[in-house]
Order: sequence, then structure tokens, then C-alpha cells
Amino acid sequence: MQMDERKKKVLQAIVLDYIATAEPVGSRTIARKFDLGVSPATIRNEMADLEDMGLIEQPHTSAGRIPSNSGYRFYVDCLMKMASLTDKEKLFIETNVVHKIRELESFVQQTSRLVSQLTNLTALVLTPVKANSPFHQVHLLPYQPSKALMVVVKENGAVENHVIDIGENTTQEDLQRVSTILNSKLKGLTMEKVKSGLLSEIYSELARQKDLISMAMELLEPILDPHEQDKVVLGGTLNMLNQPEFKDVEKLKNVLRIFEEDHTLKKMLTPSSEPGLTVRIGGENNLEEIQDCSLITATYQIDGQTISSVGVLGPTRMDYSKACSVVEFMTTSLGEVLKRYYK
Amino acid sequence: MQMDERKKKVLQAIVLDYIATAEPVGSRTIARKFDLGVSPATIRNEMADLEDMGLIEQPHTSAGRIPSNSGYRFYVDCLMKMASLTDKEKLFIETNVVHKIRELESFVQQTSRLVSQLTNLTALVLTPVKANSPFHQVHLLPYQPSKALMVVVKENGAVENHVIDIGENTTQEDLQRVSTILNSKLKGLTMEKVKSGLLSEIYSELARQKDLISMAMELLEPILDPHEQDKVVLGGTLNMLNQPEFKDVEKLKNVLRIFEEDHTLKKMLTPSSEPGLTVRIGGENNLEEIQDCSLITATYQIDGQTISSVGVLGPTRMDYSKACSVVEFMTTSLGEVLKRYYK
DNA sequence: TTTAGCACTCTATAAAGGAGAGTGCTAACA
DNA sequence: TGTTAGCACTCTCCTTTATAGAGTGCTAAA
Repeated sequence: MQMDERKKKVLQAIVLDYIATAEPVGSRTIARKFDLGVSPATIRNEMADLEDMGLIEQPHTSAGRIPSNSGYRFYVDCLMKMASLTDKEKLFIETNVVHKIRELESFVQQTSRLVSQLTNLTALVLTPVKANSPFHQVHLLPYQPSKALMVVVKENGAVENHVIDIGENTTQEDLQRVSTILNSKLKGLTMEKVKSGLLSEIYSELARQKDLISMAMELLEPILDPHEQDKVVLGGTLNMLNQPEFKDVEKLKNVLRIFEEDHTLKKMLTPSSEPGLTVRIGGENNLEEIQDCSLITATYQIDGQTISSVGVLGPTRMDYSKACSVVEFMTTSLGEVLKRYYK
Repeated sequence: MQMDERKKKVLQAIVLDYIATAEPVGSRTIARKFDLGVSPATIRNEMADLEDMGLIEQPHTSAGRIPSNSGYRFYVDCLMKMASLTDKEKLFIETNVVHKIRELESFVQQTSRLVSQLTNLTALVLTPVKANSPFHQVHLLPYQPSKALMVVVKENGAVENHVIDIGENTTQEDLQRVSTILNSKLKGLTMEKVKSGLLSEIYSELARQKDLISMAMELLEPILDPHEQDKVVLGGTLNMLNQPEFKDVEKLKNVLRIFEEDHTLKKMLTPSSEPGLTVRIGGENNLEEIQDCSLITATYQIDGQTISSVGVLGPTRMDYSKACSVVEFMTTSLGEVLKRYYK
């Protein structure tokens, strides 16, 4: 079966109307709302063909058609025109993000809120991967008796605090000495490198000053722990509740459950091989829980290096055009802003 | 109408059974499940009395009774025995919190997760109020060209990072000088005091070193901004979905909506006048959205000073006994642990 | 190739008819 | 006087039945 121009128009009409109304679309509706210049009967014939091709399906015999996953896929790949954002929306993003970036943590929050507000979907934003950014510097500051505050700065600007126990009789000078050693050894190295071999080197260097060994070991542990390194920030979780496909609480629970599994979220967002926009429709997500959802993600780069990613999650019946353009605009904006931030 | 011993037992039976089953409770059920030694008919008479007193009500004529808000109130005040936690549960709390407190931020997370797991309700934990804790020390560290990292440590151990812009030609020594001044002026003072008058003093002191004025001003701004000072951490939001009273998405939306309003959450949790356990049932919460919910909060103290609070939110039909004991045990544990932490 | 007409299918909604649970009242009983 | 058994009554919930409406597929005509 060939995909001629009119079939495309019919498919597009079905997708657009279904996205807008969440109701199965009948031939009559299409003839009325979309000006194809043919009668419902003709459209019915085309629809039968489209169904044979697996692009649309019928919930039951006497209902209209809804797009199948392949139908959405075809729409996204071939029919969809990326809606460019209105000036108002662009301004909205720019005034809210571009001018306010100060700390990495809060800008991730901001991003997720913006994206969810603009799309009415749930936004997922991965914090810039701390693990991959090399050490920049380590400071050890006095904190409380027998405790020190370790401030770790990565080259990407991320800052981490850790409180560590130190012996009662560790002096300010001891701290100074340890941090000097750490700085000289760690600077410019990624976590992986530190883990893989450098650790023993530092260890032996410090061995000269026996008292400090245990401190140094404990001290490195939290930074190296890969568990805390990156996390996913959600925005507009409740937008899910507005989707008619989740008016049943049981279905809702399934989807919302994955929002509490940090691990799963990370896997969903972790940049796939190719950079740029990725659309995963329904079953294309390997996760059981979101078979009825689509996930749109995009990565952003600085100097060609992938930093992190932004995504939206919603029902397969989502406004792909809008969602794609928001996510894409967001990531390019972020790329630019962060570049400026680092220079 | 008098509240005799048997009426109390009947009311207690109704509350307990309704909490367990979420179904209106009939006289027959009470006679069967609870050993009151009287027939259903007698219980029916008592129930009619309890209804006259406004403690229970009927959804419709041929249904059993459910506790009214006043009924719950009477139960909580007079009938409820605080269930003491099992050793297993205590151990669970202690191994998970008591031994792992390191950083204030993460322990709040931990607390909320524990409480929600133990109660199957939604936990709310207020971060220890930063605003009220006096300055302990300020460090200014080099960060990036023309940016510095300011690390503020409060006396309660809270650590805050702020990235601030500094002039291109600010030297390491300048930073040192500013931080010395700030430390000497701010140490031991609360934000309120700083705001109310000290600001100008610091300003004039720094005026001698003109270049640093603008830096110092900008530097203080983020710490003083009351907006970021405390926040509420939620745990087990999705437990709401398991409650039969929220199987309707519309009702659910109402409740979940307030979880996105940070402002409202804070107000709910902000310690009321009296310290200790507070139970607010249904309409006793002034918030429109949670008329069908009850909120249990408790504060914890260190050396008699109220630090912060922990709460749970759930439908009015909640296991008050369990919830109260978990919240109370949690706050006393936290009080002890934090005391140890500071000493 | 397109279209009008029509019989057919299926859902969603309303109406109708029990079954079941629970009550309130009355009268008997200890 | 307090308690209990019995019974008529009420109301919800579930199932069944009927009906209207939307949409299709097929056929035959344009």
C-alpha cells in the first residue's frame, strides 16, 4: 500500500484532532473540521487503508479511529511541522532562565518548572553530570569541634558540601596540609580516574602523616560515591492528573510510581548515543509503566560536549509539535547560557 | 446526654472499624467484631444517641455510621491509646536516621521517607529554620575568574553556598579581608538583627575600601533573602493514591495541588504556639483543599528551643494512633540525635 | 474514482427491577 | 428500667433491559 498525499492529510487530521479532543475521530468529523474537499465516504476508504497499514486503529467497531503508535511515529517523522514558539513564550523562557542563572542547582529547578508550564506535561531535567566533570578544587574548612566542612568544586562549577569527622586533635594546619595534597593530586581529574588508581597514590603520600590517613579515606568516600552524583528534577508532576487518559487512579499510580524511583528516571534521561531531539513513543520506551506515554528528550552541549538533558513525559496522545519545540528551544537556550556562564 | 462507658466503647469500635475498612459500620458488625456483650439492637440505640451528640453520622438512611469530625476529635482526645511502636519499627528508625546524620539537608529527606513508610501517609518535614539560626562563619573561596564562592555556616550546622560576582581585579587578599570583616561583625547574630541595623555598620566599615562595597552588598543579599530560607520536604506523596477516599481524580487533584505550593506547606507546618503533638482534624485545618484531611504535626526541640517540625497528612479516616506515635517518636529521636550532633 | 444510501454493530446512558444491608420502632422479656 | 427479638421500611448497589447515537463497511450509482 502506498502513502499518497491524501492519506497523509487524513492521518494528520486524525492525529491533530485526537490530540486536541482525546476522542476517537470519525470520518464525518474530519470532513467537517478539515477541508480535504472530499466526502466522508472517501475518507472512510482512506481510513480503512490506513488501518490496514497499521497507522490507526479502532477502539471498537462503531467508534472513530485513533492513531496507533506507528501512526504517531509517522506523524512525528514525516508530517509534523515543528511549531515555533511565540515571541511571548520565548520571552518567558529568556526572562526566567537566561538572566537568573547563578547556581546550578536552582537553575535546574527553574528549567523544569518552565518546561512543564509551557507544555502542560511533566518535565524531567537531569542535573549536569557531576561525575564526569573533573575536580577543580577542594577546600577543608573548620566546622565544629572534631568535624570539618569539605567544599568540593568541579570544573563545571558544581559545588558539593560534605561534613566529615576528623579527630579531636586535628589542627587547622593538618586540614591545610591534607587539602593541599588533595588539590595537587586531584585537580583536573575525573572521578573515574581517581577511583581507578590514584587513590592508592594519595594514600601512600599521606602515610607519612599517619594521623591523617583515616581522615583522608573517609573524606574521599562521599565524593566518589556514584549514588549521589546526579539526580533528576521533576516539574509539573500534577499535569498528569489533567490528562483524561489518567482519570483512572490505577493507571495514574503506575505512571506516578516511576517518578519516585530516582534510578529509573536517570536511566530514562541519560543521553542516548546521538545528541539532539529524541522522541520515544509508547512501547519504544522499554519501561513497562509508561507504555501509554511518550518521552521527548533533548541534550544540550557546551563546545560539542554533551552536558545534560531535558525531557517531557506525557500520554502518547500529546502535542508533539509543541513539546518538541519547547524542549528544543530550552536546550539550545541552556547551551548558550551555560557557555556564557563558564566564560 | 451523658457519655457513659458503653457509649465510649461503641464510638471507639466505630472509629477503629471505619479506619480499618473505610466502610460505614453497622450495629451488627460491631456486635460481631467487638465483644461488647450486648446485642446489635442495644448498640443501635447507643448509636442513635451518639448521632444526636454529633459524634457519628450516616451517609444515608440505610447505611452504617461513620465518625464525624467531632467523633474523631473525641477519639483522639479521650479514647485513643498511643500505640507504642514495635521494636522492629524503632530499630528501623534508629538504624536509618540516628546513625546516618551527616548533613542537614539529606537527613530531612531521610526523615520524610521514614515517616511516610511507617504510616503510609504523606510526610511533611520542615527544614530546620535557617533564618533563626545565627551566623557561625563565612568563607569566601576563589571559584572562577571574577566569581567567588561564598560558604555560609550557621550555628545550627546548616551550610549554604552562594556564587557571587566579584570584580575582575579582586584579589585573594581582598576576599580575605571582606570575609574577616563579615565574620567579626556577623558571628552569633541572626538574620533579623543583621537586617535591622547592622547592615549599615558593615557598609561604613567597608567604605574605607571602596572597591569592595558593591561586592559586599551583593554578597549579603542572597543570605538575607527570606524566600529561600526554609522549605518543606515531602515523602510518600503517592500514598495518597492508595486511600479509597481519593480514588476520584478530582478530589485527588485538590489535595495534591497544595503539595506544589511551597508557601502553603510552610504555613501548615510552621510550629503553632504550643510545642509537642498537634492534631488538626478536617475543618480544623483552615485550608479549603484539605477539609477531608487530617494533619498531625509535632515539633522538636534542642535545649528547649523549637527547631523545626515533622508532620503527616492523610484522609480524616487515618490511623491516628499509629500516626501520632510515629510522628512523636520521630521528633524525640531527632531532638536527641541533633543534640548529640551539636555537642 | 468518488459518493450517497443503508443496514449493521457497538457503546454509552437511562430506566427498571431485585438483593442486601442497615435502620428505627414496637413489644416482649429479665 | 434496660435489653433484646422481630419486622417493616429505606436506600444503595448491582444487574438486566431498552434505546438513542455514532460510526462503519458495503453496494450501487454517478
